[in-house]
Amino acid sequence: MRWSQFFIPTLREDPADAEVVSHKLLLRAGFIRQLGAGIYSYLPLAQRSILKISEIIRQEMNAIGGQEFYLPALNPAEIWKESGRWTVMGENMFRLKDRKGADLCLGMTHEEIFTDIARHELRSYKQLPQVWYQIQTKFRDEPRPKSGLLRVRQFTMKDAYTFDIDFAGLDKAFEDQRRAYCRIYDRCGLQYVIVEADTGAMGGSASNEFMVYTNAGEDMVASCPKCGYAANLEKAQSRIPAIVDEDADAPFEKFPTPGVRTIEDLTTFPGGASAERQIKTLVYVAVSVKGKQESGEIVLALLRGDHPLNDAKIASAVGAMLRAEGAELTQLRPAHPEEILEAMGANPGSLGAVGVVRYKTLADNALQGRANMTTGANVDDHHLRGVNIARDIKNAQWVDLRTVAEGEGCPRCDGVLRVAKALEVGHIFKLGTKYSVSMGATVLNAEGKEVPIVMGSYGIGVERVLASAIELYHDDAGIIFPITIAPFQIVVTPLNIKDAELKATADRIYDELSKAGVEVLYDDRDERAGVKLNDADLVGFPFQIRVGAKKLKEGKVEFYDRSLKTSEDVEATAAVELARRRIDEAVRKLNG
RNA sequence: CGGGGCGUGGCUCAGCUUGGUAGAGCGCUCGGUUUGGGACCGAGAGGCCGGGGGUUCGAAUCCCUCCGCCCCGACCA
Repeated sequence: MRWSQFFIPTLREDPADAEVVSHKLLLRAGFIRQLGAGIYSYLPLAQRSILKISEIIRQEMNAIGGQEFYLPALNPAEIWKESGRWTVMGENMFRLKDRKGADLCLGMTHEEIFTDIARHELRSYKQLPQVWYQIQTKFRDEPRPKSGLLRVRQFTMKDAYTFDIDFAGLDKAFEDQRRAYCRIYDRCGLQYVIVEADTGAMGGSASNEFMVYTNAGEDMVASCPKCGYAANLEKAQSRIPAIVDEDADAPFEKFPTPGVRTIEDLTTFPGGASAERQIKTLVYVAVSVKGKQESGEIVLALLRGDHPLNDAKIASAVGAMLRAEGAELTQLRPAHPEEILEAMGANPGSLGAVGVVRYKTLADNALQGRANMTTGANVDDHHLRGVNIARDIKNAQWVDLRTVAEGEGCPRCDGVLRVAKALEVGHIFKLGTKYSVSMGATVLNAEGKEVPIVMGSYGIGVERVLASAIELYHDDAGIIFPITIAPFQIVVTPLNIKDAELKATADRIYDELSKAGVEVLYDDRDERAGVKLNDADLVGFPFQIRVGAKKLKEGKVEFYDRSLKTSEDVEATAAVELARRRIDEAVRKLNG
């Protein structure tokens, strides 16, 4: 491929709209252009990289028995209504109507559609297990697209689904996928960590996320350097020192606290209490659907005064309680001040759960066994002290609600947790029978009994692999691609195309590399050396062969390694051989 | 959705406060010189100043409104 005819619109300056490194570099190096918020056109360089990533994914999926499908992105509403996610997905789903007025949507993921095929076609346990996947475009009406390709409204996802007769089969399928994912990210050259994760809207029993540590990420991962424990902050637990409370049996008493509104206020108020001796009472509104009926209810969350609530944890706890009642949580939000006053009889700052029995009440585990605590009295400007939780707040359900913090103890060993930003590049779920039950996907087992298929779901964000590689591997000059996902493996650069000797040598090297099957780009542009070298660094080709006048006089050309930033002079006649060897080594190193 | 910012040749931006009919650098075209890290000289092309409405003799500039984009908080590959 000749650069002069290949479309690589590089930019000298950083585009004004780009903030994160991968976004800036993808734009500057001519990989992508923006069409709208969270909507990008992939130019030839990006498309080449994406195809290479897809091919790695495809090979590894096939290697564990995966069968590639291609399902519609345009879905009728009915199937989403059947699983209940027409409402659960809420605003995140793009919806449209056809000319007859029928509801349609653009697929955000494909559990429903694959399950639909499964329920129609799979009849017997003898047909299981099945491993089905596709690499396809997904649409999500993100509330806030951002960071270039990291968070967009249209993207490519590899989504796989497994169908097994029982949970043992699911465990194996999950493990197969997990290993395949490791191979995929290894081959793409990514450094990643596998973490325990929250299942969110997907449902199911267990899930692992594949995370790349980067400040451009939007998740927080807690990890223990000592034992390897790692979990998304939405799920992470920690050890904290136990607190011994005195006078546990003393009765509680109400006392006036004029002007006290916050935990902080109460710590300095005479007769108040330190934050870890306070109970923080948060009021939420949970909206759920049961059958066709939508309803809202007040839910209380109780935490130790100095502990921050974790939104994902409370959502998952409330979701579980509602599910036990046959309802599905659709929205959980902090109550408005008017709602709080109406529900509690007092304003924020004086709230408490003592004596409140008509609302679902969730108490964080860290409060278990605590006594002699101070909390709001549900009377403005009054608090209660001497509260014994087991005695005075009887209807509380114990759950994990608090967000763990850096420096707290590892839940698995005596190590200390660290917390760092990370980007989710893959997520694997054990779905269990959630979709097979709601959608009636069953098979007959060996005993002739009809049983729901046990499912798993496994996703990879293809563009995120590209973008996170750039986040991970770049320098001031540009991208430094892992060779397996680079758009080209090497660029051949005659430093002055008008010099006939340089051109002849470069032509020859290019021809030989092409014939050898190397993915080579030939920079035949009539540009100054500086322009060409800067562009080559920016685009991030793993290797460069530079053909310049001075060295060619001695019969030599320069072989440059982008990641090591080292160059070596080689005989022009030996350059192709050296390049082939280096490329081979680099590829083999990643492919393992 | 809430909060903040921005919208002017292809790109990065100035001009707007204090209305008078649009500028710079880069890029692009042509000619010449140059050729190992984004060169230089000369000549050019290129702009419904995001859309609509209003105020005014006159609006990129002031007012209203809509749209789009970016960033910070609730979602996810």
